Amino acid sequence: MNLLNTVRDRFATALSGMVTDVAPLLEMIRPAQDAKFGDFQANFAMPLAKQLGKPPREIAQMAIDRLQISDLCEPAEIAGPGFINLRLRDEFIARRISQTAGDDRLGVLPVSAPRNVVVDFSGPNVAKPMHVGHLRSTVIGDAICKTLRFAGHHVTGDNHIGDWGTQFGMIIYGYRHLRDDAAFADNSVGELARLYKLVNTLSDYQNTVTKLPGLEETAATLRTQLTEQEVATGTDEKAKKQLGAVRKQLAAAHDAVKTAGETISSVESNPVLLKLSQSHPGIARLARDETVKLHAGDAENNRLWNEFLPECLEALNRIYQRLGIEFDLELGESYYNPMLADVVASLKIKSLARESAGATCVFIEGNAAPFIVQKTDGAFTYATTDLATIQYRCDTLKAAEILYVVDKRQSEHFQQLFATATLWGMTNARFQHVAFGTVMGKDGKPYKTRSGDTVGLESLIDEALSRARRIVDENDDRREMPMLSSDERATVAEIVGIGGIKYADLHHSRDSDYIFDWDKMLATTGDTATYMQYAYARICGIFRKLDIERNTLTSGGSTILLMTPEERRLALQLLMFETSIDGLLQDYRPHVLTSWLFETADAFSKFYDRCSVQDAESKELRHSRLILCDLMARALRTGLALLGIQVAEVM
RNA sequence: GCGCCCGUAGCUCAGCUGGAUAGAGCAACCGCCUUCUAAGCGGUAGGUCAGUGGUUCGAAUCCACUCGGGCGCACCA
Repeated sequence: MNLLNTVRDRFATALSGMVTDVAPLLEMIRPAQDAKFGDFQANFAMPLAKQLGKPPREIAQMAIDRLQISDLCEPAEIAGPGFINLRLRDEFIARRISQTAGDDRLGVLPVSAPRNVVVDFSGPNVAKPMHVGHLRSTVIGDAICKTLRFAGHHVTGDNHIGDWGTQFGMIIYGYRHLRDDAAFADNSVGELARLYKLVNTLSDYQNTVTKLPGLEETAATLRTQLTEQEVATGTDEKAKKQLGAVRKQLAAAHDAVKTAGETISSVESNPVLLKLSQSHPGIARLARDETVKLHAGDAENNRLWNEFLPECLEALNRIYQRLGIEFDLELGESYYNPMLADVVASLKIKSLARESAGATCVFIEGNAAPFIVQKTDGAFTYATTDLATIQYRCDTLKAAEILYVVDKRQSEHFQQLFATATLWGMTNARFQHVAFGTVMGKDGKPYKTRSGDTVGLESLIDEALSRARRIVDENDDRREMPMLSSDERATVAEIVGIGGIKYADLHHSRDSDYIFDWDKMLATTGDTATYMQYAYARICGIFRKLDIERNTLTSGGSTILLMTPEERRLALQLLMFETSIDGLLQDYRPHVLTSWLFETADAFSKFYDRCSVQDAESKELRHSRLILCDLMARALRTGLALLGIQVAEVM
């Protein structure tokens, strides 16, 4: 059972006669922030002082008097203004950890009320190669799925693949008019990706050419305005502020012109691209027409779609396989196509959607922009698809909770989506946008290659593996007697490389942007996946060296002796596993678990350094330490597995 | 113009919805391998929590404003 909750429960009983609402007070009981304050601290006495009209230390004493916790803790102490400090009794830790040692689930009880949770994550686009943005969604979503499942919930991990949008029109158009037959025969998916990129580049170019005069005009207008205002402005603060705002706008406008210029020159400096653009005027429109035909059921376009899709999916699956990711469901956007017309009709009947400027929109209070469910040209949008998807997940999958592991820049979309869905009648499920920040390069800008392209996942994984291999090689070669064969080195490199990528991502709090840095994620020191994996391998080394059969360790009972501070700390850390899992699930923050893993591995490394197993002072102590090691190994393996990270016996 | 987010050690980040002298990792400096894997362990140094004002027993955390940065804002998903 969650150790923190165990302590809280005792306080709940003690406080129930003192105040009416104990819940917020229990929140103020936490693991001690400093070991010298004990193991847990309760901070509720101070805020209660005013409410009860008594000094906080007196209130703390009252609570302690009513508290029955002597089986768990040493006598509570009051410190400072009224903190209550608790120190667990060593016998209690020893007893708890002994019980945990014999438990497959490491003491974690399955939740009493399992929920049906649908986790929408990864969501790549079949036309475009996956990039680092998808990586975040994939890695975070997978960790959330695994942890929810371990906790006992019914989880459906759903990959909502983009297989039906505008990009497919681009592919079809490209295939018809621009394909390279030899390349297509050789590597169809690669050729389709090239065609998508090509059509996208050309339509981008053409749009930009059209837009440029407008952008230049805006910049010119702002420049004139600025000049006039600069002359007119004296020392008036308000006017100065306004001037600053105009300056900012002008800078933005200049940027826009500059970016547009770059887009244009990138095509115009390339004779081949320029010629293609000239021979395919209005390519964006033409591609969109292909999309419309596809959606309208055009036989030829649907044939092409059916031909291309399986291969695209296979290419995606290859990446998922390398990352060790699996889904329970992979219903792409196309799956919901037949339902879209009904969605819009239903929204209209309920007077939620109405016509505006030719499009069908839902207007959500507080949002200036409408939620467009059908465009002027009759096509549906991803808003429509998302609504149909919610309906499916609620009605067919009986979801009680739907999580969207999606870039935080889409938060407005989800706000509108959830509001619309609720108004529409989907009130049985709880929706949550599990948002994450942008992956940045070392320069603080979105992570790109030197030439400005997004970094493909496939090459990213290759890079991780080759870097990891170099590290594994160096490390093993440094030994007097290398421990690994070439095959084993390859396996370890894979485990370390993939683990490094995932851990680096997960250990940042998800909603902040994070800087992608090879050297940090695969560093041989510090808070990395490797640190935990190394701790695991060292434990395995102990069992190998001492020739211990691990699965018989606890058969004769498992008495744990806590003789040193290191053993005590390690045992207590291990008992906090469930608390960290609950912490992760409270707001779907995997970094809560990475912190626990690091602290636990840290506790182990210190234990390893100071508490010899083979040279333990007694047979009993040696056995106790062996059990602790085994438990530690299982905790690491299990905890890392919840994050999708593997371990190796030797590394 | 409207809306959202961010500013914490040289760098990368935590800080658990207001609690005790603000924490990690990296980098820097000094130590530790005849002992279970040194991918490790011990130690030192490093901070006006962007700024100002407010709320109160108590603020990195809540409120207001200022400065600086990012990101969204009809018919791409």
